[in-house]
Amino acid sequence: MSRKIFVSAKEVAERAGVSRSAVSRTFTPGASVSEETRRRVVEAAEALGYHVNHLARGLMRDESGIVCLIAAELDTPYRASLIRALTRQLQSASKIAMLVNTDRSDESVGQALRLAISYRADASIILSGMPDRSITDICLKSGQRLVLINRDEERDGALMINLNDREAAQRAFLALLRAGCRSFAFANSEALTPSLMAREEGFREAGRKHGVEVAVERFGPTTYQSGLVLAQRLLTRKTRPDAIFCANDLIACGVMDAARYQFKLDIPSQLCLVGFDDIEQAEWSSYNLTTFAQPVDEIAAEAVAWLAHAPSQVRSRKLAAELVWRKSVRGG
Amino acid sequence: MSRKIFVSAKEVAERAGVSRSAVSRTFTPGASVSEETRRRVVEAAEALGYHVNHLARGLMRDESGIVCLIAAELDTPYRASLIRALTRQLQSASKIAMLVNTDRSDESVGQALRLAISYRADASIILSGMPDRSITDICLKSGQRLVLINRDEERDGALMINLNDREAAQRAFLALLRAGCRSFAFANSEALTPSLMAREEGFREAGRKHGVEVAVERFGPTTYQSGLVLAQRLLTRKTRPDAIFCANDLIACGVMDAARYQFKLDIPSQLCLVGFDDIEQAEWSSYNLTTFAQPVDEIAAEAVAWLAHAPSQVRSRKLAAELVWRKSVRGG
DNA sequence: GAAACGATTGCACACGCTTGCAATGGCGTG
DNA sequence: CACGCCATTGCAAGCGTGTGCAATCGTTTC
Repeated sequence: MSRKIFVSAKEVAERAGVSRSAVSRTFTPGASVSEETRRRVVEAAEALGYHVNHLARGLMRDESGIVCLIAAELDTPYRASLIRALTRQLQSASKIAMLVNTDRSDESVGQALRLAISYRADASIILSGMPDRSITDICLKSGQRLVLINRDEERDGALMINLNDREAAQRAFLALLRAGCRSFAFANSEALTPSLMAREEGFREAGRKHGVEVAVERFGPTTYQSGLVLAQRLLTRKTRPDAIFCANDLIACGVMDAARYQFKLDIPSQLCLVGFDDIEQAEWSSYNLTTFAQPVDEIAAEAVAWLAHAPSQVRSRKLAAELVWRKSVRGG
Repeated sequence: MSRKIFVSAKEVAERAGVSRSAVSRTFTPGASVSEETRRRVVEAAEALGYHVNHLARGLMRDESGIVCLIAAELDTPYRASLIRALTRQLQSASKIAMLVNTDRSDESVGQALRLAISYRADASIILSGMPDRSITDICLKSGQRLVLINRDEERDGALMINLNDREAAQRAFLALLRAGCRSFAFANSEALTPSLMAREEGFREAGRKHGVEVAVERFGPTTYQSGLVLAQRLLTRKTRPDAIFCANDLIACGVMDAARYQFKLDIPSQLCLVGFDDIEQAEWSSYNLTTFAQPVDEIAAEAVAWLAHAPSQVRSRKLAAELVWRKSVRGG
């Protein structure tokens, strides 16, 4: 195990013939250094390959510049694009993302938060799961920012970013109704996360409002494969649905493929589908899925703005998922 | 900007009625502490919500536990799954991933490496682009490990993980030949990364060996949309190819969709396709793509093993991408 | 020419932690 | 009982920074 040998400010100072403070000030925006010394310091630093030690700087300033991203299944299209947006915008705000992969259990999210504290992260952004209050309290008490994306539970002092899932679901119902559909179904996973449940309830509620019964089926994780199974179950019902609102696009793709290849149904003439997320695949010719677009960039922007600027009193932001019309619903 | 107020070892020591060293030793595996003091320390730490400051610890030990992942377009299916595998395995090895999003330019990769140095990362793993030698030299001289995945350029002291792209391409040619195809084409992007070029050259070479001319078309980034354009160009040639090997699965999906919906071709009876990566969508019923599987878990395992264990003399690892037979090639 | 001022610089301490070293005390052995 | 051994513990130095404070120096103003 070869010890590391990074070059320190002291060495740069010696080489440049100045004090160590001068070096420090050279790399501290707004500090008082003459043009001459700055030049010499920069030159020496360049020659030696010096880089300010952010660990030590973080220790002093109590501000590491690290933001911890906590998520499960981060290879899922939607989550991957959100992570991309977040890392990009964090970098623009001179912060750096630390990525923690959880296994969806709340306990592992707690573990991740402890890690964030250990690294004195400036903030943590939770995309999956919901940890124990005892741990989030430590975060907040320590002055660490906390952003919850699509979580429902309240945490004093945290920023909660949510979508208008319920309204979107009602909008989906109306779109399907106007397309002439008669028999409605909702295809959900068993994950039961707050946003998925809000979509289910919103859709059911819209059905009730129009005096229509909505068939609901729940199965497995929120994946394409679950979509196959869900289609199997829904399309073999006594009254076959001609409209299915899917909890997300992955499920929708699965449902669509099963409907087409297994049940030989034409989309949208025999079956209309609406998804959620607007993942890249929704746009592919094979699917052409009408769906709600997650405003990933806006979500990321809200999160980054909140933790980069002064801690405003805003506690909760509700963003809108817009309906993207494609070809899986008649009309449009 | 409310100052952070994390609890320090000193406070824990006071509450537990021991010295600050005792606290430190309690949280340092293998250090000498009596059962009694450990108990009291742990209790006090629990009550106060204390967590060891990894910044300070890293400062002392010259080992931050941070590993820097450098990649572009990290919402791409293949890259997202690689990142997932890497973060998981890093966490198992008690390391933590720092994610840097580059814009593919080598300069931005260099910037990312500087960041890695600033945070005194134990290692950097480069998935995209190739930075200037001057910067990698600083990394290596500083004792920072460097892993290059699917890069070709040599860097003394770095671990290079590569795939058998060339051989895979030849294997693809043989498979298509045995399927009875007569006119071969390769659909590439303009990215010209080493692995994509190796696939193209391997395929061409196999063609030469069998006295067959291989049509090659290059366009745009490595995406589904490029696949649409590439199909447009290839399938309007004088002699229409009946076999296309695609630089990766995204392109293959695009080619397939264009072939089906625009040119009304049946797959695989009129056109055989082979992709590369085995992204999740390759398995979806709409595509059923015969493709080469990236051994993501093995890649991640190699990388993590190398930087967690003693720095073995291994400089380069070549892993095999296995052909996954599905339905986009006749026979199989 | 003296005084006042502002820009620049170095010193020294603090940040929270690890660890070598020496001191302490309990214990077994001769 | 004297001795040595070992486990435990506290002290203090040091890791690489940022920054308040005082000192220095050049310039401007009266």
